[in-house]
Amino acid sequence: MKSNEIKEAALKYFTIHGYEGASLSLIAEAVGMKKQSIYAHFKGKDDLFLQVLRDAKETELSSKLQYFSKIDSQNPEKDLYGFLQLVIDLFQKNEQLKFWLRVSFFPPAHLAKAIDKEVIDIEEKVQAILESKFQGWIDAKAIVGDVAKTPTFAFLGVVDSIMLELVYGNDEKRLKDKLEASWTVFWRGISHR
Amino acid sequence: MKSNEIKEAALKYFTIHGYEGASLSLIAEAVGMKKQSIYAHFKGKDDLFLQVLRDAKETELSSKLQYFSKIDSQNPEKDLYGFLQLVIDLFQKNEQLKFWLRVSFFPPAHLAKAIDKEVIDIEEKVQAILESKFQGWIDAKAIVGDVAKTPTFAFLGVVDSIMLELVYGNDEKRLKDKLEASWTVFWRGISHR
DNA sequence: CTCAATTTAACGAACGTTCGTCAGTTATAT
DNA sequence: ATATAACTGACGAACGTTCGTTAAATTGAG
Repeated sequence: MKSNEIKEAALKYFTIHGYEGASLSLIAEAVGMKKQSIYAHFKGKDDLFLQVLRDAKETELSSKLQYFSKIDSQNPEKDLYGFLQLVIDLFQKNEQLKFWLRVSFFPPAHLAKAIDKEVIDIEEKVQAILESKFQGWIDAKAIVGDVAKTPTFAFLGVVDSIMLELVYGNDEKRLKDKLEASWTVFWRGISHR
Repeated sequence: MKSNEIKEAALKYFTIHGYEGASLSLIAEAVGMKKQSIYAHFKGKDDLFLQVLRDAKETELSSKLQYFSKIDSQNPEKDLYGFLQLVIDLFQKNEQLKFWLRVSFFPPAHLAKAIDKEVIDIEEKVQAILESKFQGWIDAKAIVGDVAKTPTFAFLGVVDSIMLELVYGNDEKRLKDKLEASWTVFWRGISHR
């Protein structure tokens, strides 16, 4: 399907140059066609962008949900660190998470409303499932007793900081150092002893 | 000075719409002139952008350096939490930090090299001073013994996550919750007990 | 199985607009 | 009178989009 090739190229340009900086002519060129031909597959630039957005959302959401459904272990240390690894993997395996990060924080103004809806949707779901996991670990006394929201938000903060480091990109060593540091302090902050 | 008015308006548009999405005509209109008149003050769009960038860099750097020079206390809990408050204040008081965050992580491609240089410069300085502070606290046994890099990177992660929450913006309550959660866990993670 | 009818996907050409930039001119103020 | 800062006008280039056309692929009835 040619539509997927277009979306793939569009994802790349939107990620690197943003909505306004990405031109249909360059996207078309990347898949070997003229910009007018894009209109045989999409109603316009907005339509293309929103379809790319929804694909990226679905990929991210399903990846995370799948991870949480797979683990039912009583080992928060392994599960949480594994989640951080998952985020890193997702980020490096495809462009979609980077695209998602960019547009969720710096959306094109005229689509901000529509984007925000998707962002809030995915955010609430991940937060809810994470919070219930933490509640379970608290009840099992696997981590320190507290409101479940506290470790949840703190962990989401660690995820965010790792993603920022991934966006920043170039330095593999620095990423590893930051991950290790954030994880060490975070885990010490929620575990017993 | 009219140049400052132009830079002020440009900062706004660059922050909201990015480099490519910001137009000189709208910037000029915001200060009550035609876009061609901007060329009496700046050599072009790139020049305007880079001057805004350097202003933002200087504001951020001097604010942070000033904070660190003011505190010589032996109380890391107060000093570090105060730094987070400083970041929040900076973010809400002027647009420059938001602009800085946007362009440092999603720079216009043709200026990426120049931007990166400034970003790395500021980053190294803040990291260096922070690391020496942590080293002092470790030596004074005010926080748990470790390589100074670990709490430094972890703290920088907290700062990043708070800044992301600020960018995301709308929800004041959520910001407070996230700050409290990240700080609680972080402090527990580096303090004795 | 055939062949005409329809749909699909690409095209070139052009639309109106906006972009950043440059040149020349006028107004303001020292 | 000189310099600074605003203006008008215009430039080529690029933008997203629409149009009409063509060639290939798909469909459906005899």
